[in-house]
Amino acid sequence: MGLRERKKQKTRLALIDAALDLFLEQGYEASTIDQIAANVEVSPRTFFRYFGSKEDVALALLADSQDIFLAELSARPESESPFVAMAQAMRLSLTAMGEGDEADHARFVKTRRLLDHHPQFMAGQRRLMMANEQRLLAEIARRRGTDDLRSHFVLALFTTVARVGFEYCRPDEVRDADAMAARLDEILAIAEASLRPDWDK
Amino acid sequence: MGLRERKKQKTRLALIDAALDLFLEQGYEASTIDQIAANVEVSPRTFFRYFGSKEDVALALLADSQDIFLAELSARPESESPFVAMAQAMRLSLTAMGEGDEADHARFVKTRRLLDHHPQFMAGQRRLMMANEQRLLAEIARRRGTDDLRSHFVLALFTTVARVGFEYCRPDEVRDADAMAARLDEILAIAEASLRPDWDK
DNA sequence: CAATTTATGTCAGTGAGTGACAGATGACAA
DNA sequence: TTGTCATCTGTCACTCACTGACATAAATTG
Repeated sequence: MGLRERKKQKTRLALIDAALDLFLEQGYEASTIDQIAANVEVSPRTFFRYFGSKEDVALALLADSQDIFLAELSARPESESPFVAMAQAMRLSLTAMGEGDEADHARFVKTRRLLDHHPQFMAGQRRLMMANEQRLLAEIARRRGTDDLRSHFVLALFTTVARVGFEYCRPDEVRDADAMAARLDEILAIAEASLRPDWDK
Repeated sequence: MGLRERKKQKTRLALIDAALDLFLEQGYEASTIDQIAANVEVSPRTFFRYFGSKEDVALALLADSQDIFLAELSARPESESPFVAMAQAMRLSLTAMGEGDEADHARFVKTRRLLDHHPQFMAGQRRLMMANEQRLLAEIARRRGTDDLRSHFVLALFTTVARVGFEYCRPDEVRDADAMAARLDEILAIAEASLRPDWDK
């Protein structure tokens, strides 16, 4: 990897860090692109060459985790039903986020803190999910053997379960990857208890 | 109802109609607030006194239907389980939208056409849902007798099922209230077949 | 070192959204 | 009818997110 590429990665992470810090300190609305760019000593125009919008920089890590999730999903064995495969892939992608160096972990926790305190990002999270919806739907249909309304139901139920697992927490709860994995298991148990066997076949 | 109140209702509907027509004719992004306001012969500043944002005017009817849904829900008998009560309320609020005069119906169809062709509104629809989430959650917890993670699961599953029922359709399908009610019944049947009895008790 | 590609800064511009103030217009009582 | 009051509206000035165009600087490649 050349020097140019390394510089870009560094600038991207610096922009994310500066943005998360500003958002958490003085609020999302009160923070401007000019401030973020100034803190990284970069022109505001450059910010928009890295992120398509102000919201995108707040959701940058979430977008990354989506890619990891999709990679894990396609590596799941064929024997698993669609729902089980997605649940396992989500568990693995969560632990993958928990690894990495100190800075990575700090960014992850800051992102969770930001999303917890600003419900306005819910819509953005949903937008991210939707971007991968077609690929997920194709994977579900492939595993089920048919593409019908039930495939949509399976997908919707999974994204819903994942979302509830991430959102429902006491305010004072630590939101690191381990805590989220535990919460995910909790809601998956409820879903399993509510659904008939082979409902997603 | 006084003259002032009637004028406001008229202006509000005129703004919605002008906005929907412009959005459908030349696209959402290409339409400006100035154009909408000019077509109603009102200042752009006045537009923002009726709607908080450009997106709000596109979702205005959806926001109205949410209110109807909540009213129907609180009128449901105590004997119904949370999920059944919400499903019935949704059916009734859909038929309520189907009634009304010619202009009301036209607005409803235009809104559906707009949302079908512009996936960027999905996030906004989700934002609307969330605005009522607390009230729905309270109603579910009240009917179940406890407020725990399962209440969140019931709520999330219902909103998800409703969303899939509204979204999943062939592109050429007519999107009037009757067609949407039929689609809702279809997805509710799948949900019922997938879930164990008394899962939401 | 020279040629080419690519990232960045500067500049000018559009459009959404907001606060403040003044004037217009219904609502209401005498 | 008239005058007072509350409320709605238009105008103006402003902030900020976001974009296209062009010139410059820096990295890559030979």
